[in-house]
Amino acid sequence: MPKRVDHEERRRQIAQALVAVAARQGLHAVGMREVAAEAGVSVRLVQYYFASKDRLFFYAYRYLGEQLGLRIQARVRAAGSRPGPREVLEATLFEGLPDDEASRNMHIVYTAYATLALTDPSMAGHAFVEGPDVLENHLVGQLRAAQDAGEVPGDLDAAAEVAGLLAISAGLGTSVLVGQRDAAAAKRVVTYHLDRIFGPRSG
Amino acid sequence: MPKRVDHEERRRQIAQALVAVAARQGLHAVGMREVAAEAGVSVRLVQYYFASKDRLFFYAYRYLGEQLGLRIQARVRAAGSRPGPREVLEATLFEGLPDDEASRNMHIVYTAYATLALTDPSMAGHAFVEGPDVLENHLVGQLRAAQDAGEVPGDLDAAAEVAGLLAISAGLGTSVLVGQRDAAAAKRVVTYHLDRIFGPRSG
DNA sequence: GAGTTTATTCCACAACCGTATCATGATGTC
DNA sequence: GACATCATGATACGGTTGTGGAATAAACTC
Repeated sequence: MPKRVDHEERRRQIAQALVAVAARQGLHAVGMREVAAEAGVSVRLVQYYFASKDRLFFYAYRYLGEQLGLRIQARVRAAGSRPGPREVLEATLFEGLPDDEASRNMHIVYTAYATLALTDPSMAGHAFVEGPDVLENHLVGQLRAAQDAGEVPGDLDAAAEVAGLLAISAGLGTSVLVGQRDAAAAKRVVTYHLDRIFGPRSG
Repeated sequence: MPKRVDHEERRRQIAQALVAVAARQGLHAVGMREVAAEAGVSVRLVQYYFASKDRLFFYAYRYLGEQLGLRIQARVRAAGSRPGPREVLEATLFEGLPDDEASRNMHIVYTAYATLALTDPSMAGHAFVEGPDVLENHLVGQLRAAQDAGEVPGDLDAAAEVAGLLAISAGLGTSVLVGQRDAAAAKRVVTYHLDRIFGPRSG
């Protein structure tokens, strides 16, 4: 057997290069050559691990979604060993507000993918529906649990509140991306709305 | 003097063709040839009225923003001869939720422009900051007026509430675009949050 | 009606893109 | 150490793109 390489590892490396290039020049302006250069490999090699550009783009999309999910999980874990509903919600919502260059880059590219899915049939469909749906249902469960525990008024519409919060995070996230406000201001708005539901923090 | 044509009118016609093509295939896949074909003119003519593709794109972006502004105004006027703060807010927020094909197409393209502005330096900057900023400030003024009139609790943070509402509209709007929910469901969520501030409708 | 200016078209060019072909280096087995 | 196989590289090709040049049609003035 000749030289063996971990294909999955190589694919991740190339996908990461794609994200870097896309964050810099926009997803629409990403070409095989730029990705190859960024990854430090030849164009042919990118083609070797991804049969076509479409495949490469789709793989990078899944890779990016996975990374964002991991970042949310890391944030939840950082909130303590036994995070309550508010901590889970806050971790999720804050992750939508890019506050450093790494998260900013990821969100720029993720947003570009979402936009692409609006018109490109090969990317459309379940891609941007299933993921957000399970996340939203999960958070609704968290909020209902908080209601059952008496931490949150029972007359709130948990589904409407969670839908609103997630939309706030997404909407404020893009407003941060375009430079309308900074991440700190966006966090204050999200905290205000969490306080509105859970009552003021630690108070 | 030879044949005279209203240049501005022609530009609008071509910009509209661009929007139609972009809504169908995505802004990234819009070429001069497709725009020309959609507008029923030759490629060279598009170049005649817009010196370059960049200029064409920028013009179409401003045209689209203007059209969206007009749609909001039309909604506000449709709310009655003397619309109160809630009516103004509702008209603005509902406009972010595409419910027919025309508004869906406009929002698809507008979203694509916002994404483009994240990476393209020729489009970035004030473009997506000034417009939303003046809108937001205007709505904060509306909400503060409602507070002064006693229609809304004075202890609410008007700025945070408006920022949240606008983000909700934008976030839910994209969730409608990707097909996560339909416009009716999104409207219910927005109405829930307006009721939370203003109290139940007509009650 | 000749002439000038505007509006419009056809066509070609240079650059770029994704992809395919062919060749080469590397590394394990027998 | 020969061979098979995987990994990688250099390069060429067909197609598409934005753009510019040259020419034609139309309409108004004098």
